[in-house]
This record gives sequence, structure tokens and C-alpha cells, in this order.
Amino acid sequence: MTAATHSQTERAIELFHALSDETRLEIIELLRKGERCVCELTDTLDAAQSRLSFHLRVLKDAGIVRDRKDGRWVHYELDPEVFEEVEALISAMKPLAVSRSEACCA
Amino acid sequence: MTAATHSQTERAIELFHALSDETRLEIIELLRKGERCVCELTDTLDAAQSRLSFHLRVLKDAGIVRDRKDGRWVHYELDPEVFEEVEALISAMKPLAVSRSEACCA
DNA sequence: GTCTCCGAACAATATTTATTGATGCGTCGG
DNA sequence: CCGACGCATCAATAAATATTGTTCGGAGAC
Repeated sequence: MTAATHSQTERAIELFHALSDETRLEIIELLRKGERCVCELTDTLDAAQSRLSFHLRVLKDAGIVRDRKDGRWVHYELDPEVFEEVEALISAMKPLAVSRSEACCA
Repeated sequence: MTAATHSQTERAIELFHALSDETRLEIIELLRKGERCVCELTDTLDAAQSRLSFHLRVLKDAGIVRDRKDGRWVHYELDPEVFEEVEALISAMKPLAVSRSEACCA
């Protein structure tokens, strides 16, 4: 369900899109220091709960964060593996060390 | 003008946003093999010229591609340095190897 | 059970972003 | 000079995303 419907390109779009939002980058910055519950994120980021819930879902769907239920709280933490994946995607974009190609129209 | 108004976070948003679009990723994939003029991109991607021009501008503003005027043609190529920058941004997001923090609310 | 709290999900709206077609500017060929 | 070409830019529209307030379900406290 997570895979198979995802081409490499679609996966890249999903990941980069998830990373291209200020609120979500702030969440990531907070989670670098360790697991946090939603309530603490709303306090720290001074954001409405429904808004954070939305952004956390984007991050979770992209595989950037994981959640863990604990009683009535939900704790989120970064998934370290996803960053390797992003790095691989970036590497796959780097220019090939190829001799200057023919000018296409000169 | 390009800098100084950009915080680290704003820069990350700009870069990841530029990378989170299918057309733009296709452009990047084509440019990996070397410089291309707009006319060739429109042919290969079968996209309207004004549309490509728009996306090329997004990529250029983000510093992902460079353009070079040559008579009436404009050639675009990847800027290799930007990928190092993206990698640095990713590294700066990785979880800190820190002991499990206190549960915030348990 | 009932009440309260935490958080997800929904619906309506606001805001951004992308697409399309038209226009304009510079360059080359005649 | 004139016409064709290559590309950027603009204006209008379409489409995708985000925000807000509300509702709903699960989990503890009593």
C-alpha cells in the first residue's frame, strides 16, 4: 500500500513536497532532539492542533516521522532511515560526469 | 538580492519546493546528461513553451540550473554545487544522537 | 456510567501554485 | 528594413494546498 503505486519520481515529489513547508521543517527541527507528543508541539510552535495534525500526517505519509500511541497521547519521532533515502534521491540527480554534449541547436 | 533576505529555513523551502514537481524533476533528469536549450526540452517533454519557461525560472531562482544565452537560444544546465547544499540541509535535519528525552506528558 | 482530555478527520474557506494563450523583446536571415 | 524564430513575461483561469473551526472517537479519571 505504501509502495508499488509509487514510481521513483512520485516518491521524490512526495518527500520534497513534505519538506517544503515551514511548519513541517519546524516540526522536524523539534523532533531532532527526540520524540515529542502532539500537545508539546502545539505549545512550542504555537499552532492550532488541527493544523499540526494535518502537517504531521503529511510527514507521516511521507515516512519522515513515525507515531506511537501511549494512552491518550500520540508521540512522534523522526524516522532516521528516510534521510538516507533523500540523500540517494539527490545523488541520482547530480549531473553525470559526461563530456560536453552536442549543442542541440547552434 | 538573492541572499540576505533568506534564512536557512526559507532557503530549504525554496529548494525543496523547486524539487517537488514532476515537470521540474523531468527537466533535471534531462539536464543530467548535459546542457540543453529550451527548444529541445519542449520537444522532449512535449510541454508548452511558456510552461517550461515557468518551471525553468523556478529552478533558476532556486539556483538549481544556470542559463547561458547563445544567439537566440538559451541553454540550461545543472549547477552541480547546489546538490552539495541540499545534502547539507538534509544532514542538518537528521536526528541528533541523543539519549531518549523525557516523555513530555505521560 | 459520565466527564474531560488528546488527537484525528471533516467541511468550508482562503491562499498558493500551475496552466494556458497572448504579447513583447531580442536575434538571425533575407 | 522586414519577417520568422526562440524565449520570457503577463493576465486570466484552473487546480492544488493550507488554514480554521467543528465534530468525532478513544482513553483515562472520577
